[in-house]
Amino acid sequence: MDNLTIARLLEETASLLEIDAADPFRIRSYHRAAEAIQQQTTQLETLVHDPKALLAIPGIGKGMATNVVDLVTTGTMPIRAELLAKYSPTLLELLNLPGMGPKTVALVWSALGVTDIDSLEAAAKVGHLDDLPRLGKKFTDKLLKGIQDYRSNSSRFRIDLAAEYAAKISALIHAFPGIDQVTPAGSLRRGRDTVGDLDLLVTGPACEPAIVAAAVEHVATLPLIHKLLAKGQNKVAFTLENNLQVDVRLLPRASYGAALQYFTGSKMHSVALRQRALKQGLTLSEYALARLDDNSIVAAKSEEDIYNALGLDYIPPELRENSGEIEAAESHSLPHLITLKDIRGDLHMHTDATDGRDTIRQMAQAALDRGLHYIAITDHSKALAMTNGLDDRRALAHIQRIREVDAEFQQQHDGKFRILPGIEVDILADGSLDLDDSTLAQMDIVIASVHSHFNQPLQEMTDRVLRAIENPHVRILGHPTGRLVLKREPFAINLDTVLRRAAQLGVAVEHNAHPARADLNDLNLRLAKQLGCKIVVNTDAHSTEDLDIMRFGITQLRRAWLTPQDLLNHHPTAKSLLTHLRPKP
DNA sequence: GCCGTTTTCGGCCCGACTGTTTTCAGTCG
Repeated sequence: MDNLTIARLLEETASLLEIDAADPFRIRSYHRAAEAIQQQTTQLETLVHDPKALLAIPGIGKGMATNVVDLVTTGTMPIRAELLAKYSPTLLELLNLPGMGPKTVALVWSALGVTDIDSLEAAAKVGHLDDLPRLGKKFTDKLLKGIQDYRSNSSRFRIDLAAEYAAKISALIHAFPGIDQVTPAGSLRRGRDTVGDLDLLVTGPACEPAIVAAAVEHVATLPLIHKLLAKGQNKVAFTLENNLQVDVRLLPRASYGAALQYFTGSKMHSVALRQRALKQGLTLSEYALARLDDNSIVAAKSEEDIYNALGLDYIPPELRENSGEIEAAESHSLPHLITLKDIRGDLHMHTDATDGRDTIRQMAQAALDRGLHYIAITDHSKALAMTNGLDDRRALAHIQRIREVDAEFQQQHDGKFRILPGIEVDILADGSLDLDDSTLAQMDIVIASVHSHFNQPLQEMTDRVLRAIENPHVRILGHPTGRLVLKREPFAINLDTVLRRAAQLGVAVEHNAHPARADLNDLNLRLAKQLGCKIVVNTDAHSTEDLDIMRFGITQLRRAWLTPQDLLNHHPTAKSLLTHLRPKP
C-alpha cells in the first residue's frame, strides 16, 4: 500500500469521524497525519517493522503508528472498519457539496436516511430538507444547484490556465479607482501544479474599511461572473463560466503582509504559524500579528516583518506546506532556492523538422533573447510517425543543419551561445530504441522517452525503461513517469528502481517544465535528489513562445526545495554542462 | 489522537459569511 493510499484512508476516516461527531481534536490529528504521510518520500510500507521511523514523522504518535501498521498489513484498521459498519462510504461524497459539512451530512442521514448524492437530491426536490432544523428553502435551492455543478464539473485547474484567468480578473478589478494592487495568493502563489480556486488579495486606498463597500460592489458586479457565491464587508466569492471559483478579499494596505500570509496558506502552514505565535504571547490573523495582552500590533505590513517577528527567516511561498520549512526558517537553514535566472540552458525542444512550429534558427534566437547560453535541438525519432519523426538518414541530415546554425551563432556571439545537436528517441515496447547506435553517437544530447504502449504492467514498464537507459548513448531520461496533469493517469512504473539505476549510470532525469506535461511532481523530484540523480529541467518547446513556460518548471523545482546546484542546466556554458553529463561511450 | 522552553495532563488557530436564527451554529478558507 503506497503513501497516497494510506493518506487517503486516514483522510476518509477523519471525515467519517467528523460525521460521527467525534472529538474535533482527534479528528484533526487524523487530518494532520494524512497530510504528513503525503509528503514523505519514503514509502511507509517499508517502515512498518521500524516503529521509531514512523514515530519520527511529526504528527504520528503511538496510536497513529498502529493505524498505519494495520493499514499496511491488513488493508484496513479497527476505527475505520467500525465507522464503515455504521455509515455508508458514499456519505463522504456529500461533503464535496457546497454547504454540506459533517453536521449537515449526519443530520440528513439520521433524519431522512440519505446515503448518497442521488438520495439527497431526491429528498431536496420533494422539500424534505425544508422541515429540518437550520435548513430551509434557500439552503435547498443552493444545494440543488450545487449538485448540478458538482456533477458537471468538479475538477481542478492547471496552474498555467489559472494564472491566465487570474491576470484577466486582476486587470478588471484594477480598473476601479483607488486599487493599487491585486495579488494572486493561494495555491497559485504556492505554485501547486493545479489549483482548486483562485484567491486574489486586493489592496489600496479604496479598501479602507470606511469606503470599501464601493470596491466590493465593483468586484461583485464584474461582467465575467457566472454565479455570485458570497458578498460581505470585504470579501466576494464567485464562479466563472467554467466553474472556476474565485475568492477576492479587499483589505487595507496596512494589513497587506498579514493578509497575504493568511491568503497564501497553506492552511497547515498558517495553523502552525499561529500556534507558534501563541507560544510567544502573540496572535496572528489576516489583519496583523498582535500581542495577546494589549492587542498592540507587532507586524502587519509585509510578510517579511511577520516571519521575522516570529523569529523566522522569510519563507518562500512554494515551501509553505508545513513540511519542515518552519523549523528550517528558525535555524536559518532554508535552502537558497533556484530561480528562473539560474537556468542557463534548455536541452529539449522541437522544430518544424518534426512537430514543432519554428525553425532551428528561430528557436535559437528566441532562447538567446531569453538570456540562455545554450540549447539542444531534440526532434522526435521515426517511431512517432504522426510527428513526422526522423529516421536515421533524416536525423543525421538534421544535425548537420543544427551544426551549421550553431557555427553561425557562435561567430555572431563570440562563442557565447551554443546549439547542441540532439534527438528525443523513442523507447519501444521491448525497451530498445528506434534509431541506430551509430546515429545516436553523433548526438550531444540523447533523450529517451516512452511515447506509446502505456498500459503495460508495472514490472514490464519498469524493465522497459531500465533497459533503455542501459544504452550508453542515452544521457537523459525524458518524462520518466508519463504523468500528464489532469489528462491521463501516469503509466505505472517503479520510479524508485528507475531513479536508483539512473543515478548509478549517471543518466539525468528530466523535469518537463510544461504544466500539461510536467511528469515529476515535487515529491518525485525530492526523491530523485535524495537518490543522487542528476536532474535537468527542460521546456520541451514546440514553438518559440513555449520557451516562456520554463518559469512553471522552476516553480515545481522550488517546491521540491531544489537549489541551482541540483540542476544540470544551471551550468554556465555548454562545455561545462557536457562534462557533467554521462560520458559518451 | 498528538504533543511538551508551562512534558504524562490539558491544551489544541482565527475570522468571515450564510441562513434562519432573535444570539448562533455550521461551513469555509
